[in-house]
This record gives sequence, C-alpha cells and structure tokens, in this order.
Amino acid sequence: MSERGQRMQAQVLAVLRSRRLPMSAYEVLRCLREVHPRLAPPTIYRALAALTERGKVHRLESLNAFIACQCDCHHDASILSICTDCGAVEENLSTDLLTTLSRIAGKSGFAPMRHVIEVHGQCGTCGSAEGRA
Amino acid sequence: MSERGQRMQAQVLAVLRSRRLPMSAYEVLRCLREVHPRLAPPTIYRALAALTERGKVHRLESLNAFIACQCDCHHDASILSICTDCGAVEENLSTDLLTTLSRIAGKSGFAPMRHVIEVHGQCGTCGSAEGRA
DNA sequence: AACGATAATGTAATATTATAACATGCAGTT
DNA sequence: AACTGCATGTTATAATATTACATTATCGTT
Repeated sequence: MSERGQRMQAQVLAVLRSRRLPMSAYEVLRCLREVHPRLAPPTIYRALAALTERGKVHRLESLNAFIACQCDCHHDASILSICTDCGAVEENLSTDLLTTLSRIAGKSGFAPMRHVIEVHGQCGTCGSAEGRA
Repeated sequence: MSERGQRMQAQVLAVLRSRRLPMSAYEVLRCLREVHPRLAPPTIYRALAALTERGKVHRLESLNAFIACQCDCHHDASILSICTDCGAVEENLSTDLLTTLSRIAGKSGFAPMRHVIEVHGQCGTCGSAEGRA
C-alpha cells in the first residue's frame, strides 16, 4: 500500500477518533466532505474496510456503524459493549471467552474464523446517573 | 395480540422454516408476494420484529438477515455459527459463556440486556468436503 | 346489533446503508 | 517517455429499513 493509499484511511481514522462514538459510514462521509466536497461513498467504505482489516477500526454489526479501536492492537474478537442510553462503546478482550466460544462452535466440527461479540445494555455511568435521579 | 396479528407472522415464519438458510427481509417479501402481491416492506419488518421478540426468529446482525430459531425456545443469547461456504447456521446455547460475558462487560458497571454472538467460519460438512477434495 | 376504542395492516414515499462498474491519475519501473 | 499496477474518483444503482399516515379488523361496551 502506497503512502497515497493510506492518506484517506488516516483521515477517516482521525474523524472516528475525534468523535469517539460509533459513526455510520455516511456520518464520516459528511464530516470529510467539509474538506473534500466531492467525496463519494465507495471511498469511505474502502477506507473503512482497510482500517477494519488492519484492526484500527471495529465495525459494529448490530448498529451498521464504525468506531476507532480503543486499544489500537486487535484484529479480531473484541467484546464490544454498547450503551443503549449514551451510545458509548466499551471494548474488552478475553482469551478465555474466545476459547470457550471456539470450543462450543467446534463441537460440531465448525472452524471459527471471525467472531462478532456485541453486548447491548446500560453502561456504568448511565446506570448510576439513573440511580441518582 | 389478536389472531389476525399472528397471521402474517405465521406466514413469515413458515417461509423462513421452509428455507432453513438465512434470508433477507426482502427475500421473504418476494416469497410472500406470490400469495399477497401487494405486500410491502413494513409488513414484513413488523412481522420479523414480533417474531424476533417472541424468540421464533433470530436476526443475524452481521448478515442483515433472519433465520427461524432451530430450537423454538430462546429469546436471547444464542450463539450463531455461520458457515461462510454454504451459508448454514448452527445454533448453540451456553449459560457458561453468557455468565463469562456478563462478568467481563460488568466489570465496569455495564449491565447487559441483549447479546449478539455470531461466529463466521467453516462448518464441519464443508470442512470435511474440502479435506476430501 | 351498532358504536367507538385499540391495535394490526396496508400503502406510499423516502431515508439509509452498501456496492458495482468503469474512468482517471499517480507512482514506480524499464 | 511509455508501461504497468493499483489507489482513488465518479456515476449510478442496489439492498436494507423506516416514517407517516390511511384503512380496516377485532373487541369490549352499550
């Protein structure tokens, strides 16, 4: 991948990082159009695919949205906890969980390649805010 | 929910059951249009939402598709293993895994309400077919 | 049986998400 | 400079999902 190849990716990543909450591809597009008015969806989707591939971005399948990886190091199998109140996403890793998951799926000879683990609920902050109210 | 309320749901469920593979909402729609030519998307999406709510159907978030529940009894937290070769979906349950998942998410005070657990890979049948090839 | 309230359904339009197909242009090589 | 390979730009469109409102069936009440 050339330097040129990563320019768009860097910009997309910067937008996602500055926002910190999940963004749809089109939200990213709208942001970047302020700089590149003629930017089109395929460019964004290509950058997002490459970033996801590189583990810099996670795709939230249950939201059709994307978020910058908070640890900057994983390619697979993050546990993404999504707050239904504030939208914040928390990222966790667990080798144990992955092992268990592989064992369960593997019972019937299934060979896992990619894991999607998303949990919807209320985050600690929103939970305690509600308790106080 | 009235009887009338369940008629459409029953038809949607029948289509999903007869197909056995994941179907998009629009695939279901096309099937049912053979009987109800004027059927529109909202009707299908409403039936799918109700069936999902009732645990009769699972939504595959990473596929934007739906499949009839194979055990007819769960409302939450099935582990859905999706074969990238043949498309078949296998359903598993694991209280252990759920407990682990809740513990991990809960460390930061997160209160899980709904779990999305999907595994992409190669099913046993496709794996052994490939081995023989 | 007629009435009205409630909720499911039908309908039209449109919003949102994603991709296909092909043209353009840059960077490195010969 | 011409050639090649690949990222990007561009246009169009496909696929997925929802909003908003009209209509109609069902049920409980009178």
